Amino acid sequence: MQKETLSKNQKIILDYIEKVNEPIKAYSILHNVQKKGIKAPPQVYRALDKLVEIGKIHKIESKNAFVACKNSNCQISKATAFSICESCEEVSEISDHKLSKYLKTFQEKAGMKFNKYNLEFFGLCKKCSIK
Amino acid sequence: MQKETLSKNQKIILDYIEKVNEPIKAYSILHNVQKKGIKAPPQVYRALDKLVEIGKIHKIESKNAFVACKNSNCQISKATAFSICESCEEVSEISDHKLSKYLKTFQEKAGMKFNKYNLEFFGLCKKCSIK
DNA sequence: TTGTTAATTGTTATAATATAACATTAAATA
DNA sequence: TATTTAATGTTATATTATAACAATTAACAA
Ligand SMILES: [Zn+2]
Ligand SMILES: [Zn+2]
Ligand SMILES: [Zn+2]
Ligand SMILES: [Zn+2]
Repeated sequence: MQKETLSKNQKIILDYIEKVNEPIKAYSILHNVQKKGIKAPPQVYRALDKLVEIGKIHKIESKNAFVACKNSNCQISKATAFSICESCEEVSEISDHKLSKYLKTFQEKAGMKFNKYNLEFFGLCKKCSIK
Repeated sequence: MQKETLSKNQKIILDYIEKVNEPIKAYSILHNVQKKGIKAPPQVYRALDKLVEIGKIHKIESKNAFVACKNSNCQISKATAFSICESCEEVSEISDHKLSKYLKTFQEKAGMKFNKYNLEFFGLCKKCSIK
């Protein structure tokens, strides 16, 4: 799905999420797009739902925050993995073909009809490990 | 950590979560333990925090729900994986040594000082796949 | 083009989830 | 026992998310 096919509010909100370039919360988005005419939570949540559905953004479940997808080659809104630094709060999306293949086949072997997964790693990023 | 070392509220709430034997939400817990004298959200959330910390329960992040740990041999509140059926809502904890080893070493190779992870698979369970 | 349907938007209110703050009590331990 | 740490009780409030419904716009077939 291309950016051009997005609706007005979806575009405004995706633009903002891509601009901030780090996980951001729904109400923070709301505050920051009010100047663009988006006034109420449902308008934000609807756009977020759609953007998650089409894989333009992901939800970091442990943080109730949303981040733009960095994997241009990842059609997979359905297989997400993140590293989350518990010190500086940096979040980065993991794009590792082997990992996603491993997890998909793991789940299929386990007898479930696989649809998607979300994996969140917590620890200290490289920078924070040194300190 | 043994059950005997838990405080009164922690015991009440763990007992209840173990009894229901499926993911349950904080306010649902609250309603169900009021007869035991637990009256307000902070009492529930404090106990939940502690029980998560010591690995007696886990939080299913995508559902904001809590479930008792089934892995008696898993000390690892730090490495959790779940299968979640999108049809019947059944949640089961995955206890697979290979998987946890794979994920831990994966993250260490990636340069992060690993602390924990949470993995949630979504799809259709065996029962629901047949229908 | 026009009627029909589906998608999106705007709006108000409210539900559901979680924490702040502070006083009190109980338990651990030096 | 004195001290300090953990747990509790309580009220209020913050944060996250959805319900419900009216109005508007876009998509598309007749
Ligand atoms: Zn992505
Ligand atoms: Zn860091
Ligand atoms: Zn467990
Ligand atoms: Zn099922």
